[in-house]
Formats: sequence, structure tokens, C-alpha cells
Amino acid sequence: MGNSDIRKPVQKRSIETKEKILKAGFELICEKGYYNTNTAEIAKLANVSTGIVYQYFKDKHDILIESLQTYGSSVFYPMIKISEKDFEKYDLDTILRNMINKFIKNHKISHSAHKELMAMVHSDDEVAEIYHSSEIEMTDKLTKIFSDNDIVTENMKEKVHVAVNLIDDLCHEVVYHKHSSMNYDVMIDIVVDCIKNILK
Amino acid sequence: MGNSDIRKPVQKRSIETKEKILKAGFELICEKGYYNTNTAEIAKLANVSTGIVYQYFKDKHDILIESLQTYGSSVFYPMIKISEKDFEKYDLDTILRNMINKFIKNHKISHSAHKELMAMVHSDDEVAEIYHSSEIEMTDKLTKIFSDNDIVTENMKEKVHVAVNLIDDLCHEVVYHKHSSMNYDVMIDIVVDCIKNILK
Amino acid sequence: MGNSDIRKPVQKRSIETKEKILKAGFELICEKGYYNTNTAEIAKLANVSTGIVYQYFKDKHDILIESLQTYGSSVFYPMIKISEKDFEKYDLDTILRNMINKFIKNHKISHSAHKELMAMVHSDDEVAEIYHSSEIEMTDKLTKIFSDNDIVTENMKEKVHVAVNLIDDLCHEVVYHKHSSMNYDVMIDIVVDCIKNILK
Amino acid sequence: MGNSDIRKPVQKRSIETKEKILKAGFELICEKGYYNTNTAEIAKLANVSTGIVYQYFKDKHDILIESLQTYGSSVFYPMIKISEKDFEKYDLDTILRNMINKFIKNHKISHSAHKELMAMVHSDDEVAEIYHSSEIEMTDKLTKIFSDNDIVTENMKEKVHVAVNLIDDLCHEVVYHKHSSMNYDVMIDIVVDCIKNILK
DNA sequence: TATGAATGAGTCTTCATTCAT
DNA sequence: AATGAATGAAGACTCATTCAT
Repeated sequence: MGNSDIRKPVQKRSIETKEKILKAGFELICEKGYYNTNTAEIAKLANVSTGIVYQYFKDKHDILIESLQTYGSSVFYPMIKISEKDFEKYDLDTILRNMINKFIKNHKISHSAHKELMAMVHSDDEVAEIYHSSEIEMTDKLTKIFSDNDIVTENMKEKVHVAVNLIDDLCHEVVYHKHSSMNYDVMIDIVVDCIKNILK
Repeated sequence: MGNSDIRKPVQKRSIETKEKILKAGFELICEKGYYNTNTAEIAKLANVSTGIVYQYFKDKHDILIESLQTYGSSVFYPMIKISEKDFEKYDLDTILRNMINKFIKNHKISHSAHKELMAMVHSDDEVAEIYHSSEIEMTDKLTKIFSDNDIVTENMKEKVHVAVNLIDDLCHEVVYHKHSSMNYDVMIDIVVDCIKNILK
Repeated sequence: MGNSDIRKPVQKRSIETKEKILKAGFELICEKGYYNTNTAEIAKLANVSTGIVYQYFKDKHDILIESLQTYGSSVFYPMIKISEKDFEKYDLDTILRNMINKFIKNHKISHSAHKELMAMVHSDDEVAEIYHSSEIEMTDKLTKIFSDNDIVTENMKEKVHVAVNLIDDLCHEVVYHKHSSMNYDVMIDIVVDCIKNILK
Repeated sequence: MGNSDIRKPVQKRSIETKEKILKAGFELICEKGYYNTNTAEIAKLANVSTGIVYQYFKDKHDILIESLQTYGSSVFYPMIKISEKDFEKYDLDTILRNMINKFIKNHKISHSAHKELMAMVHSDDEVAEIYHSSEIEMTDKLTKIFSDNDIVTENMKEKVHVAVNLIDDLCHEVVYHKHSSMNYDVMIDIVVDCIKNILK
């Protein structure tokens, strides 16, 4: 009864309108969460009418999904966007510590966005799928960085994935200060050693 | 003007009613998520009227929090409830593989519950706090298990925490089949080696 | 987060809708009282949906306040709307008796409205403020009427205010038949004499 | 279906229970208003169970009415309780000024009670009736005081009633500071003169 | 008599979505 | 293509009243 009425914008103006909505939606959802953002607010921030939203998107959920497809990876795995050059030809220890620092820095920037989107990852299958794609992309990227630095072993995919998890968890620990009794410097050393060991 | 009018049940009948609500709330939230569960449903499943809910709980959110305090840890860290005896005096490799298998088995049981609650962990600070307490508890428990098996090194807290993260991530990977291209047996080996290395 | 999202209607259609709600709200509140009127009824009488009410008004109380600002004075002090010409160049006695008769007539028309609104005056500070503004306006108006009829003395503001109270009380007495044992004709004479004396 | 199940307490304990409820109800209604007081609060303040309330009173409204019958006049017309001796054999001017001062003092004490009850007077017919009885009682009392001081004229009932109104309005004006631009000392003089004139 | 647990209809308010213009 | 007014179902929460004990 209208599913196919969703407009696929081709004209420049249309495309811009859709993008404005997408950007506004993403911004608000990241800031306040999906359930605490309503379509009126999205339309308002996008500077469009409430009605028009439903010409570009099937429903509110559709905004979430499309905005994640467009902007999600930069929050989920900010490293994805980072050029390999950042890690050029250092020793592994330095590469890892650089990486961890970048991760932490990036997470700090998009603190609430990350939180809100991770919430959706856990409760929404479509969101989860997008997240997991980013994860794969990230793993591939890192594998390439390692191999560019002559770090190559068997089962790289699995190893790198474990490494990514380690870094990710470490980073959350540091950013969210989850456990006050933890010594983060010690933890960083542990994680770096651990990854070096895995990739040996 | 009523804030403190929340009833602290003492009579047997009262206690049972509160527990019925708590159980029903937890069940539904785990199944369908917090935002997709309404108070009427909770009351209905608990076989009580909607009104009584608000004599035992400040609001809907309060049901979430209290139910997590009561039942949460069994979902967040099902291992918490497990006795140390399960791991008595094996070698570390065996202990770890036992642990991983138990983790995976437990997670499989409460698949959707875990998903929904992890969503809340990321979007709700109070839930996050409860989760992090469970995490600490889990870490302490494991530390004890290791030390009972004569595995003691410096910075145990941090090390065990990293180990817990590794196991947890691995377990999610396996249970949710997040990435079809991963070889899980390989991954388990990597994780076990990794932890053995950390604790050496 | 929405407080300021209350629509200030500019389009004709909008203005009409808001006015319909205002009118319906005022009507029902006057008839049945604020606490015995619910928003659904207001919407129904206004021939709009319940939702739209909250785009024009912050909450139910806001309807009360705005409707009073719009229609209130005609109930509180129906005389406010009356032109000075009604009392032109009679002697004071005639002016006062005309006034009292008009007052009584007007009160009889909006019997229940007056009752319900006076109730709110006593229990709601914002309503009280609106009422007191009307009172002042009324006093000023009367002062002007008196001075137009060459009735000027010291402390006119206070004197007129006392006179207004006298007329108002008299009028309530007559309209509400509060005390069956009172002889109203006698009372009118007393009040008229009294005011004449004050203004002498 | 139960109307006649309301208990008319005869035993001492019963009477006390009923009185406790009445007192608590009156207190809360005076403080917060009828609509903002609920039966649970009344029961709590009275130190009885919620259920028992309905054995002594038909419904919540009944508490209001009975409590007014018991305690109302002291709020409506605090002067009622005042002995004639307070005004013994002064000249009329002094008597009136004493009276006004007492009125004002009493009103200041039960400020919110008066406001809340006057609200009910205007919206509830039964309350209005009780109020008007107090008014009559007050008028009679004053008439007696005047005649004891040899002040007797025709139509005393009506005259005294007008005088009471004048004092009452003056008192409200002073206590509630309704109109900042009014000079209250002047107003008191006007009212006193006015009443003296009426009773001449 | 008394308790206080339980009821459930009723109320305000929100918001995704539709529709007239 | 666009607007923004309008819809109405749904949800959280309250409270006078009843009832099992």
C-alpha cells in the first residue's frame, strides 16, 4: 500500500533533501538515542517539513538504517577511514600503541554516538548486520596494514579479529572508565604484548 | 508527595506480588526489549492489575533496574553463579576450554535476553552500572579460580579482565555467528593461547 | 526538548483550530469545572483530534489560562466590556442602580461559568492574577465613568475599589440567593446609599 | 448497594478514628486543595488503613463535607468563635478597627486553607451551603455585638451583612496583596467610615 | 473492626504517520 | 515536490474504591 512510493531521488535538489534528513537523523539518534528522537525533531533539524520525510523514507526505522549505512562506520570503527600511511614502517609495538591511542581519541570524540549506536546493535538485527560489516572491513584493513609491515602469519583473519576485539575492549575500558580499580597503563601493556604474541 | 510511598513489601503476599511483577517484567524485557514492552503487558503476565505495579515500583524504568539487580547477572555473566569446583585442578588449557564451552552454552540459552540487555547497557547508565558490577564480580571469581589452580602473577586484576574480554568476545562471535567467514575452532585456539600467555 | 515547540499559529486554518480549542475548553470548564473536564472532551467539542491540542497548548492547564486571557474578563467582570455611554449624565443614584442591574443581569447569564472560574481564582495563582487584572481594569473603568459624571474626590482608586466590592458582593447575593432571609431591595438601597456616601 | 453501610460510630474508639480521619482530611485539603489530596494520604496522616475510611465515609467528597461541618467555620469566619467580650463597650470606630485587625490576623494564619476552601465554595454546592450558614451565623453574631453596644437601626440583618462583606473584602485585599497600587490605610478608613454611616 | 493489597477505569500526553492544500 | 496541520492509537501513571484476610 505504498511501499514502492518511496522516492529514489535523482535530481540534485532531491538528493540534497534526502541527505539533510539522513544527517539530521543520524546526529540526533547519536546524541539522544533512537527512541528518544522523534521524526518531528529530525525534520526540524533538517529544515524540511515532517511530511516530506515519508517521501524519502519508509518509516523512522528506515532513517536509522540508511543513516547508519552512510555514516555508521565512522562511529563504529573510526579507524576504517584512517589511511595506512599513519602506521608506515614502524615496529609492531609502536604501530599498536599508535593504533590504541587513535582509537581512544576517536572514541572520546563520539562518546555518546558510540553508546547509542551500540545499543541499537544489540537490539536491532539490521543495525547489527551493518555493524558487523564494518567490523569485517576493519579487520581487512588491519590485516593489510600488518602485511604492509611484513607481519604475516597463518589464520590472519581470525588473529586480527581477536586483536581488534582486544583493542576495542581496551578502548571502551579507558573511555568509559568502567572500573575505577583498573590500572589502564598496565592494561595497555598487557594488550600490546598479547597482540604481539598472537601475530608472532 | 508520594515518591517514598513505594511499598517495601513485608507480608508474604506482597513479596510474592512484587516478585511476580519483577519476573514478568524481566521476562518480557528480555524477550522483546524495554521499549517494546509496556506496563500493561507486564501486569498481565504477572497476573496482577496495572495499578499495583506502581505500588511496588516507582516507574517502568524501576522495574528494569530492580529486575536486573535480581536476575541480571545470570544473563550478563552466567558464569558468576558457577562454582569453582567446576574447574578444579585441571591444567590451564583444560580449564580455559571448559570455561569457553560453558560460556557459549549459557549464552545460547539466553540469546535474546542477552541481546536486549546489552542494548540497555549501552543506552542506560544505571543498567551499565549493574553490568559493570557483574563484570567485576566475574573478574574476581576467575581470579580466584586461577589462584586456586596456582596461577598467580603480577597485575592479576588487569590480566584476568583482559582474559574475560577475550572469552566474552569469542563467545559472542560463536553464539551470534556474526561473521560467516571466521573459523571458530581456530579462533578458540588463538584465544586460549593468548590467555595462557598472559597468565604465564 | 519541545517546550518551545508549541505552535504559534499564523495560517488562517491554524488560528481557527486554536480558537476552536480555546472556545471549547472555556465552555466546558465553565460548565463543569476544570477538574471535571478532560482533554478528550475538549478536543471532541472543538471537533479536532486529541493530538492537535498539544501542538497549540503546553498542557491542559495552558488551555485554562489562555482561554481565560481571551474570554475570562467577560465572565469575571462583564461590565468591563460595557461602554461609558450606558451611564451618561444621569445622577449618581441612577447610575448606580443601572450598574447594579446590569451586573446582576450579566451574572445571571453566566451563572455556572462564574462559579467555576471563581473556584479557580481561589486555587490557582495564575488564574488569580488574571482575575485581579480584570478587577483593576474594572476599577479604572468605573473611575472614568464617575469622573465623566463629575464625581471626583480624593483617593478615588481606593473608593472605587470598595464600591466595586460592594456591588460585586451584592450581585452575588442576589444571583446566588445565598441567604433566603435577606431582603434584596433593602440591600440594594443600603449599598447605593453607601456608595453615594463614599463618593461624596 | 451499601449507602447505609456507613457506620455511625458510637463507641469511643470509633468516634476517635472518625475524628482522626476528619482532621487529617481537613488539614490536607486546606493545605493542598481537594483535588490534590488523595484518600491514601488522608488515611496515612490519620494513621489508619485506607480501607477503614470507607466505613466511616461514603466517599472522598463526604470527608470534605463532614470536615467542613466540623472545622469549616473556623476558617470561613474565624470571628465566629470570638467572644463578645472582645468588643465590650468601646465606641463604634474602635470596635470596627479591632474587628478588622482580628480578621486580618486570623486570615493570615489560615491563608492557604482559606484559599482552598473558597475554591470549593465556588465549585461545590454542598460546600457553598455550609459556607453560607457560617455567613449567617457571623452576621447574627455581629448584630448581637452591635446591639450590645447600643447600635440598633432598621434592617439590621441586611446592614450587618453589607458590613461583613466590606470587612471581608478589605481583609482579603490586605492579606492577599491583590493590588499593589492600593493604599491599605486609606482603604481601612474608607471602610470604617462606610460602616459607621450604614449603622447610623 | 481493621488492614492494606488489589483493582481497573480514567487521564494526560506523545508521536509515527497521513492528508489536504 | 513540499508543507505542516491533523490524526488517533497507544502508553505511563493515578487514585477512588473494594475485598480477602
